[in-house]
Amino acid sequence: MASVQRSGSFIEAARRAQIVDSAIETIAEFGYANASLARIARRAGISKGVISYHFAGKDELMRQVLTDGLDLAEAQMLPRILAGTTALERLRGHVEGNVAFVKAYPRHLAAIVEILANARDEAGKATVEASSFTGPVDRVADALPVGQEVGELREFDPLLMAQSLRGAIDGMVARFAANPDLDLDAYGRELVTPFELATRKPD
Amino acid sequence: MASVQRSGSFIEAARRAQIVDSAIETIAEFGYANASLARIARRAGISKGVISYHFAGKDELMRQVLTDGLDLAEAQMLPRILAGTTALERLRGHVEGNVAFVKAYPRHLAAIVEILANARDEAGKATVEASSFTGPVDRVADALPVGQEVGELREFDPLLMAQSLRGAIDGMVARFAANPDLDLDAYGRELVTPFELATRKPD
DNA sequence: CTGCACACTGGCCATACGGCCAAACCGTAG
DNA sequence: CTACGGTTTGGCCGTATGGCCAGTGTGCAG
Repeated sequence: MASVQRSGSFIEAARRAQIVDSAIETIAEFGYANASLARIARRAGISKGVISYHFAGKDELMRQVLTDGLDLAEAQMLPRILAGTTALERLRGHVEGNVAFVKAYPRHLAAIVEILANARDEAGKATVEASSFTGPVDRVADALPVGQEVGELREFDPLLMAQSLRGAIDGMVARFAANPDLDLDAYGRELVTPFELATRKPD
Repeated sequence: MASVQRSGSFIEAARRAQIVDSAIETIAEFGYANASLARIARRAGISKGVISYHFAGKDELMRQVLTDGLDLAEAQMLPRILAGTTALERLRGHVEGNVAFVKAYPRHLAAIVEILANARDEAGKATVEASSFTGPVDRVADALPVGQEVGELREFDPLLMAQSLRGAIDGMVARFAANPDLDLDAYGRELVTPFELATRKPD
């Protein structure tokens, strides 16, 4: 173990990252169905076999793209959510975190959406709840009851409310993917308002 | 022109309908990517060539599936929207119409979502706003300003509000596609409330 | 220098796809 | 009965995909 070719580390990690990046770009631009290994390899300027060498198969590559993207989204969202002290502030942080992620990593987002929409098991049935990550939903769903107990929020079904919010956010996300000129900040503001009005306890 | 084989009508229409139905079932069950002409034909109990005979190609078949599904959705939604007289009633009718369609034709819906999500031009870019039909969005967006002028609704951006509502509905739809046990009526009720609270003018 | 393990290339393979067609089928018209 | 047009079959074609492998390069260890 000396300087350059050190297997389990430098080259391996760098190549994998490069391939994942190329996959993200390719999926975002041409869609999941048109993102073949050949196209991904060509964009990366490498041979097709390199992908087979560093990844067990296309499945593992896609799984890596997905987890990388979700980690990135989590990193954008969590701080903004936890920054809030009240339930309403956290709800707003949740939306703003999504907006921030979409603005910062639009192609990562597009790749995530594409993969989730096309993720299926051998039989053919969808494996993941399309375009919604259960993590964020649960986090909002957990925050809402607290606000209700404190008396900050009115009574409603927290899970359904959280799913509705995620649905509205996913809608924004899908719309942005199809129309990059969308004013995300305005959209996010317009999106938060109804849920604030809907969840807060009227004075 | 006598009894049985009358070309431009009976067999032609019946076969096309049968093939479209088989395509809907196949897409709903296995996803767009796995819905090959061979699989669609096999499910319909016919030869692959029959599809080529009655449709110009896979594109035309998919377009037919899409328009059929959207027409069906329109038929479920329009009456419920127009039944309302106030903007809030129409907003509620819009959601209830969606719920009714999802409950009545879940597989049609799944096929619509799959096709829209995978619809791309030759270059590879998405052609339709993913999982949202501009028609319904426009209809809500048109109804909202009226309610604002009458003084029924408070001031907000009608288009963004309409898109947020559609996003929330699409979220419900996507969630139902992945989890058929979802209580759609409860979800719809929970979904309408925030937008009612958010749009109505506080007394 | 030699051996070796890692990294990579280029191409081959089996498979599946959409499109297409020659031939067969079949009810009706003449 | 024969001719005919609409309909269907089964199979063939070119293409693209994911996976795979024999061979090659390269830098370090011994």
